[in-house]
Amino acid sequence: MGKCEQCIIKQFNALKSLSKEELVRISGCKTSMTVKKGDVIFEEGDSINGVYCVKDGICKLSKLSSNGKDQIVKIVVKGDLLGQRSLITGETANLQATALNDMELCFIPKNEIVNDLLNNSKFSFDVLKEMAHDLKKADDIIVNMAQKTVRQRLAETIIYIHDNFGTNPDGTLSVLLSREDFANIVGTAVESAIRVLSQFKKEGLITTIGKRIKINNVEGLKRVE
Amino acid sequence: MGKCEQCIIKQFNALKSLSKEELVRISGCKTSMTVKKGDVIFEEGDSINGVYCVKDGICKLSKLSSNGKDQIVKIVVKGDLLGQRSLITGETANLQATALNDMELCFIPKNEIVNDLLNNSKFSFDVLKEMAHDLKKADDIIVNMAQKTVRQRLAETIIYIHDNFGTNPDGTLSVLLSREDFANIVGTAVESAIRVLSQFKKEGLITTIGKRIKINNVEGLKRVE
DNA sequence: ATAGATTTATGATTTTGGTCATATTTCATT
DNA sequence: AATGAAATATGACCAAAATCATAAATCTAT
Repeated sequence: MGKCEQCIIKQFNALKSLSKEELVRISGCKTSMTVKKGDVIFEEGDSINGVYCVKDGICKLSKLSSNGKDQIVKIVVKGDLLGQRSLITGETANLQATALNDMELCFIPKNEIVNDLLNNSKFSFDVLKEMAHDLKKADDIIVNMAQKTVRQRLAETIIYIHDNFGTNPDGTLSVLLSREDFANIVGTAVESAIRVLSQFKKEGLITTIGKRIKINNVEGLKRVE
Repeated sequence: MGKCEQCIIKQFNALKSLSKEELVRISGCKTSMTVKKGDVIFEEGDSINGVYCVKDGICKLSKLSSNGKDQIVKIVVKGDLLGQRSLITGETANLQATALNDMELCFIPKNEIVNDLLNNSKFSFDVLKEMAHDLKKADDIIVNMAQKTVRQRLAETIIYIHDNFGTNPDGTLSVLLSREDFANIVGTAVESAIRVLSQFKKEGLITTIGKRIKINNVEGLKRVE
């Protein structure tokens, strides 16, 4: 099992603000785990009792709506933490976390980290910053959901994934999402998402290679009305 | 000018975690101000350089969308803080704050409070909790925006305002919003919001007295499909 | 009190997107 | 390689909501 203080992943999240001693202590009580594509890491209502540090892989955070659809709220990737919000409020999970591909996670129990939050103000300020950033993003998504068309939201989603998670050597988006996932990010029906993607293809904005998507014309996508 | 350490308002927000000494210091550098209904307290892109503590009145936090509509993201009332998010990330405001009625505010400069965030971990943990709560609410709004109808969202908005901000003696919602404000919370056209309200009236779920709204049948509103 | 402006209200029409049906393609498993 | 299941794709139709037009009510300022 790897050591937190040597783990490169810690650089990408608030754990970087912990001292070497704190990291050594956490290292001693963390548990590493792997989850397979499609596995649910936690679901709404679960008491998580800790945070997960994503060492590898990608997962989606979603919430089941009363109409039976699963709205995706955030994509979490290597380097991110998972479950901080519940840790802080002490509430059960508000969202479900589902692996989008095979993942490697470290689980840090609540007790270990809550003390650091209360005693290491640099750490808690850093968590605060991440939370503030998430809140800004969430506000922006609300505005988009409320005011933009499915076409615009889908175009923006493709660009977002491209810009934040990168591409494979062939130029396709490195995060492979099903059409249903796209629909659940955008908040639309699967058929509508597919239809809009077909439209984008016809307009030369994207190419699809199987279910993979490649952007041909970023500027065009940004201009989608 | 009132003293922070004696201000009843501090009980309702994270300022309650500050020591008497910290509050006395802040008291010495805060500025009280009043803003009139309709006044913009800050707009998107402004450097706020501090936080506002709402002593009286109500304001909306909104963001202008590219389609020209102003999406309301949150209603802020007496006791809440305003501008914490920007304070923490050091970014300019992501949202515009507009007074919905005459307000009394205290402005606390950034310098004063950032030190407390870094040194008083109880305070920063408390701010963290509020932010985590806001984030949960924002996630829930995303799901509602994406998956529910205008009818459902408007019904929920009326219930939300009723439950959180209370009613006048005559039973009408104490927060008086224009039909346009309702439309901008729900994320719909003004005409659609008005139409749905008329529908609710016909169904006996609400009564309107001028622009004021009174709930007649909470259970019915909750059951709106 | 009155004119003008703003807000609320309602109807007609169009657009967007959802639902249902049905192919077609892709993928996993034997 | 063959088969069945799941995902992708497309058409037809329907429902929800946007837009445009216009009227009625309410508010504001002289």
